[in-house]
Amino acid sequence: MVKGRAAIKRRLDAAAIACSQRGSRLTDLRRAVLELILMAEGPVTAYQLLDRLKKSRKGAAPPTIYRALDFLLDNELIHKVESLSAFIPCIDAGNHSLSVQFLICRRCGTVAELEESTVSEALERAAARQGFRPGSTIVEVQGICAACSTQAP
Amino acid sequence: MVKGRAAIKRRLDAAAIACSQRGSRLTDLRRAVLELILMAEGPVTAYQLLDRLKKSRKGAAPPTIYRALDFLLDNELIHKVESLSAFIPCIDAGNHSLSVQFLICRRCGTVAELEESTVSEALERAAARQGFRPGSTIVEVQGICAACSTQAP
DNA sequence: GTTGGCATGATATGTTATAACTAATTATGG
DNA sequence: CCATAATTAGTTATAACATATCATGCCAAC
Repeated sequence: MVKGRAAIKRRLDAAAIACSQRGSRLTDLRRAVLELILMAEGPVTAYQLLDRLKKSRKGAAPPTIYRALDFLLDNELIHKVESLSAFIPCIDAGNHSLSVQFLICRRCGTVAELEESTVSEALERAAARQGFRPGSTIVEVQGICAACSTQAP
Repeated sequence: MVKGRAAIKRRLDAAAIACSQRGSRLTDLRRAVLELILMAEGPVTAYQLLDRLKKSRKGAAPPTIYRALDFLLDNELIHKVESLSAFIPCIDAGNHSLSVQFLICRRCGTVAELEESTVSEALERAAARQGFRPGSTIVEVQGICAACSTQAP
């Protein structure tokens, strides 16, 4: 979630530039979906995005959304949180963060994105010890965030 | 996947004892589902289990399977591999392995279960640094296993 | 201006998971 | 033993998530 129309516009413009540098195009549709993800108050599911997109695109259907999401994932503009089947913006798109960790609050639903080399390196060593050549990894921790810990039960 | 009828029977009997010690019951249905998971050649999905279960239980429906799976998960007899939406036996049921890691081979589909304290501890420290109180965690690595690495492309 | 590649539209269907209600079975207290 | 509560399982329906397939449009390069 990103606050402020101006901040969102900056992110969208930066994304368009990053895409063109990679030889891909941030089309109107893809830009609209990314905007919805940036505006969301936390992780959003594909069908939530579909409902919201329909307000501006009458013919939108599941493939409309899933194709845009695939593009945004490939271009490292968003992340998928597997355990929620939901999507969030990359904290720092452009910095290709190959190995990230998510802290998912059960109480308030917010997802914090970490990039801890201690974790990813421990995991790489463990995999190497098994002769396993790692590709992508999923690291998601469910729990209670700091803000919610200090609140009334 | 567990080889041999005798080994499977031993695992099932051990599971029944472990359950009764916890005050839960490994009923016929739950035992049948666990047996299917032990017999499977790798991770199996809920609906694959449903198809197989139907051969002995004509009325089986999705809730039949999902309730049994929930029970087996609660009693730490199986694991869910989130990124496959599939289920595998616990390597060592009884040893409550709170924090495990899975190495998932893209080629052959096998899933290796690790219990690396270096990984789980790095993750706990990272979470603690954010004031985050962790509950359950998912750590899944997709890649190519040792056996597949040494094979022809 | 035609060709070829990418993007989108449109329809249908596949896959995973749960809700809600009923019936059967099993434990438990008197 | 019997009544009753609690747990387990059966049944139907549907929610939620994701992809296949084929048609159409758009634009750029030749």
